[in-house]
Amino acid sequence: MTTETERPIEPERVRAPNIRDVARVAGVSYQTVSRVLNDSPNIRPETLQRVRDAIDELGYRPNQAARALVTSRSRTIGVLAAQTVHYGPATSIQAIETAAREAGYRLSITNITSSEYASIKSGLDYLMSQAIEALVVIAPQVRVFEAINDLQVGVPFVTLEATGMNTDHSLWVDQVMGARMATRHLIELGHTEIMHISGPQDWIEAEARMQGFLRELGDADLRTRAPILGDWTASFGYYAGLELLRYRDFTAVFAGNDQMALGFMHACREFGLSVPGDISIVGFDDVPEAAHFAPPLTTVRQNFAEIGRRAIALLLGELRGDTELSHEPVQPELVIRQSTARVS
Amino acid sequence: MTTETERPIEPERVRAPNIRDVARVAGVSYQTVSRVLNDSPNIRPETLQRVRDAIDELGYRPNQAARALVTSRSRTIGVLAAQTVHYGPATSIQAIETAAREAGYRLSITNITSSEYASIKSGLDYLMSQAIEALVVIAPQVRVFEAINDLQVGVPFVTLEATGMNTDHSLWVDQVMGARMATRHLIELGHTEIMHISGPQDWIEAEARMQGFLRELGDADLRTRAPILGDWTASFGYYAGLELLRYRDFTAVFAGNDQMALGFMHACREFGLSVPGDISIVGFDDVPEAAHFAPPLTTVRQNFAEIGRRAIALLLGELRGDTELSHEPVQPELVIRQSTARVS
DNA sequence: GGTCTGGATGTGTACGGTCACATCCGCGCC
DNA sequence: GGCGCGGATGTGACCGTACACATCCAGACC
Repeated sequence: MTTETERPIEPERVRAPNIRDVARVAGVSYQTVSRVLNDSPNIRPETLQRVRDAIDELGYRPNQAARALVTSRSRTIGVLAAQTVHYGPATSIQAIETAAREAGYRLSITNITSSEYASIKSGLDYLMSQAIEALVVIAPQVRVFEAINDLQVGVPFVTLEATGMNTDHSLWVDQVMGARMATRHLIELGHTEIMHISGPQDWIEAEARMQGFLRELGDADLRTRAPILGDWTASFGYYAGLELLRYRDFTAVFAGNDQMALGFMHACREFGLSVPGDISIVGFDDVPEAAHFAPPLTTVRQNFAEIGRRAIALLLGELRGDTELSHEPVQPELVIRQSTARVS
Repeated sequence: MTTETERPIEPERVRAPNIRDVARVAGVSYQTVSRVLNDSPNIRPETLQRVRDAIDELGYRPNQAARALVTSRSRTIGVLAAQTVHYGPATSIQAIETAAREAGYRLSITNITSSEYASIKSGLDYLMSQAIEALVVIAPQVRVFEAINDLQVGVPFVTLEATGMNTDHSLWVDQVMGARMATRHLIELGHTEIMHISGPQDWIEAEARMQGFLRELGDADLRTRAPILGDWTASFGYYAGLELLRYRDFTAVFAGNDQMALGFMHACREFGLSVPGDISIVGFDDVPEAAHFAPPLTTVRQNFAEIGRRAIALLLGELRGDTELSHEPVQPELVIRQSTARVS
């Protein structure tokens, strides 16, 4: 215990100061201290100052456990997340954390490692054991909603990055629109044979992007082909590319995210194919690295931080009892770089 | 409130069941229930079963706030993090979360957005207000240690990814060694003019990698030149490349992380330079995408998940009072791909 | 058969806050 | 001058749990 030897002067503080200690020092009742802590009006300025001085003097910190016990409010927002190592979820979480902290809430984050029901349920269970007051679901999978119902979570929740199919609880980026924009861009460049490498089927956003893709193709009366179901990783994009390029019966690819697009471009290089000369590629997300891929990737940008902030705003509003909250979707944006070109 | 209308049958539960409710249903005293919850021995199997049944029947969940209040143990581990959107920290955090959860701890994560003292202090303050029992510092910056001392954090803490300069509290990847491996690899390929693009100077790991780089050059009696101080981003690597390649008085680059290496390779393309034909590049971290860069990046792999796990193991050991814990560094590993070649 | 022993279980209290309610006091009003 | 009023402050109870201690009881032992 280096800390002990470094400052042996200070007496061992057996117990942290509590509200009554503060009251004693300030010469008021503990209730008055409590009032100060809770910004209650009707305190004489002089008294207020005395209490504040006492708090500083003792280095008093309110005991959150005690407060939570008596108010039965944990001041905790739960986050059920998947793939937190990815740029999108990670960015949203960071924004959520900041917004929550500013509002006096703390976060409890848990990762689900598989999309199996048991895993989701166990994650939710963990969060509920902490008496969360609200729930944010990031990168939602279809089964999450079942679990939320089954476990009677019973707190306000929002879902990020979903499709809007559950508008009551989702704060959504219009993924369908984003996918349409990407697809339309390729169509406008003259591509008629477009491949889609999708995310895992049980991911709502993967599904949404696929829908957008298919609808846009349909609107243009183009032939649709079965999308490839991937797993979001660059490696998948690579191996899928190795497979698909053996036939090369397409001139453009819309990848479900930037990582898979990266892997696919890698495969193109191995086949000696030029991007965008031979194959055009569009990604999704606009991770910061996408601008530096070879070639810089045309992709669909999502404002992950904005989504995170709005999620918290929405939940806090609901906790406060506000009704009529804005659920309008966040609009994605097509970022055209150098991985797409007019079909030759 | 859709939830309300969806299942209106259930009566409004005014109060969650507590330990006494369980006791009443099970026909035992509340203390017996408490014993069951805490796995105390000396309970008649029959009684045990009755209590468990009652718990299930009522859907009882222990109130963590009450428990924390009486035991004065928050069962919370604080995480002070920076750059959580990056692969390394994000991976470590995920591992930490899993390990902590398995051990019955929850995590409280806070991000510091700037490396200023005030920001660090405010982050620590936030964590302390939650009565954390231990602290993990991720991606540490020099000033963090000052803050930890100033605020008398007073709980066990470990630092991830540091240099070993503070071996008491750091669980370190041998960054110096990793940097030496990268540099030596370039030297062995015949490079004598090697550039280093470092991370921000106030990051301990950036400093460590720079040290390793300089020492290895020194050992080989090669000319050292001032490293460029970057900010970890791909964009920085790109713009640094645009600048440096105008002179091109080097044949190899050791980048402080994979992102900056990516940006640098982008700059090389713009100059019409081949990697590794004209310039060899080594990164650091081995993010999953690195294998699919153009060309696939030679880099130094760190086992971020392992670090995270060991951090928790270390802290839990200390909380339990174990002494003599292993602080041996995690060894990084050089992953040779196609961005490095013998000097021509 | 009384005493000792230890396993199984029950009772009182404390943890640190907040809430509802009580009290005190000075002021304006009839 | 007694009364009502409202601002400022104090008192008691309670939130749900764990710990220390007390109690009960059956079996071993002399």
